[in-house]
Amino acid sequence: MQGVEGSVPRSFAVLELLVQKGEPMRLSSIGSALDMQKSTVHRILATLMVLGYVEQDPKTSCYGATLRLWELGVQMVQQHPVKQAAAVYLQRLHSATGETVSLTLLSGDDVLYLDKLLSPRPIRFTSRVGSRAPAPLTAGGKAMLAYEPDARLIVRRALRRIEKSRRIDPDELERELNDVREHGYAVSSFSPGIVSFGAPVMARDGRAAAAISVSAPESRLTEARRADIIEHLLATCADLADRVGAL
Amino acid sequence: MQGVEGSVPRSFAVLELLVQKGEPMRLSSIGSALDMQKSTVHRILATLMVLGYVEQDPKTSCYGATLRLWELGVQMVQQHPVKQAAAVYLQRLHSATGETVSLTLLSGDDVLYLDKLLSPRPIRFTSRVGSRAPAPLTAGGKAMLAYEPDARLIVRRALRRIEKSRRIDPDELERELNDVREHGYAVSSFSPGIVSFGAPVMARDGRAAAAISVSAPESRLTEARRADIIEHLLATCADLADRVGAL
DNA sequence: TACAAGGTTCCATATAATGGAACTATATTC
DNA sequence: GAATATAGTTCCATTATATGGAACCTTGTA
Repeated sequence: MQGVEGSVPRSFAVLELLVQKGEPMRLSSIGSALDMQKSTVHRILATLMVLGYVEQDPKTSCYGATLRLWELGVQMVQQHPVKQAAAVYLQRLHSATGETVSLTLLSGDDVLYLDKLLSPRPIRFTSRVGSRAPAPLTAGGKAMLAYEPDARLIVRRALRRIEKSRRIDPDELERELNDVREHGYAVSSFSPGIVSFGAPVMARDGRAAAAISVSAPESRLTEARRADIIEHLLATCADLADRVGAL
Repeated sequence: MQGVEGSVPRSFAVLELLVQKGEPMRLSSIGSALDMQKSTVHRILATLMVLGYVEQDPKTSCYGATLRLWELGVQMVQQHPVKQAAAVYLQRLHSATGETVSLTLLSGDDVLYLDKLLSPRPIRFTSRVGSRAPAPLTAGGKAMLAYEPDARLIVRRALRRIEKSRRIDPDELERELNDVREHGYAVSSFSPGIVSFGAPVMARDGRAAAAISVSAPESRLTEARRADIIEHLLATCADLADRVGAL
């Protein structure tokens, strides 16, 4: 054990490990994975069991996370003001375009998918609700970065984490952020063959409270449809911004 | 401070309080709500901030839970074997009946809503995914209780928590559980005007791994439609049980 | 039966958590 | 604008809790 002190960080480390694994683990595996003493792990697990976050399979004596975290998380997200406010607007945009619509937040250097309405003609689309993607790679992320004071820093950090294969030119990105500020939307092709348009939901303080994006297969995109989608997207973001500003 | 010892239970108490509140709280409110010293609350919040579960609004200096819990929870539930296996069957049942379909688990004395497909003609329906309801009040709950060894105990505890207005006769319930074992499904009217049919997804050990229920407004239910729904429901549960048993 | 591997319990020690007080920042009132 | 009140933060000696090593069970295997 080096660096980690305190039972609270250790307890969360155990819990997060169990969630990540997705299946019950042996006490000893947890210990070796986190470099913790058997007795320490045992006591932490006992505490987490009392609190209802962990349970032990009586047969195998393996420990697994319960759905308690999920229950709390669902409560959390249902109360989220932006998500609540956005629901009806997302629905409308979804009907109007017939394409996949996403609501994202900026979280650290990432975009966090808060909500998503899948296209009725579903496309294999990687990002799921609750997952993350590096902000500079997504249309919604670029839309929000354009209004972040320290976008440069975020971009630098994010790009460092991205494999070189997806290399992005910082200067090119800078130009894109200017385009967002000028035209109000960003474009991206996160998955091959899929094009996304993203626009910010502006908050009072001049930053983006969230972003909405519409994703469609390139094959379905005529020039007219592009314009149509962008028009609907910008209108939706403007409406939602009014609504959010009034909160 | 009486009864609660250890920083881990205290930290979770703070986090759960923040989730429950749903909005950022003052440090002092947290302290008084949980009967904890200001300095203790402060240190716990500092730890939770480092871990990313809490953030502080720099303007108001209020503390609020982040979406970190939600991210973990979503990971948790997406990996859930029963939920994964059930998805396609729920979809089919939903298409076949055109009504609201729910997947529930037994959790303590409650039913936990794991998944739900809303009727296209949506009804105001109280229970949401991630929420709980006393098992003896729901069709799915009764379906599962019928195969629980200590159903009696669960029923007694659950009924104690229910307001008298919804009084349930334990003997009547006992008869219903017998009906479930005989006919394979339970009926309930949790919300007024709504009838639900629930059936267990049987596991290898003779207990129910989950339950599926179909809910419809009474007005839409002819005798023929009832029979049709129940038939589809039982077939779905049998199919899913095969699938789950094979895991 | 003996062995191995993992899980649980115990206990002296070290260390981290505690709560009170002092200090700072931010509103509110006079 | 000074004074007061309210809330947040920092500090520190004391105490209690967390720690890790070893001993002790339990279960499955050779």
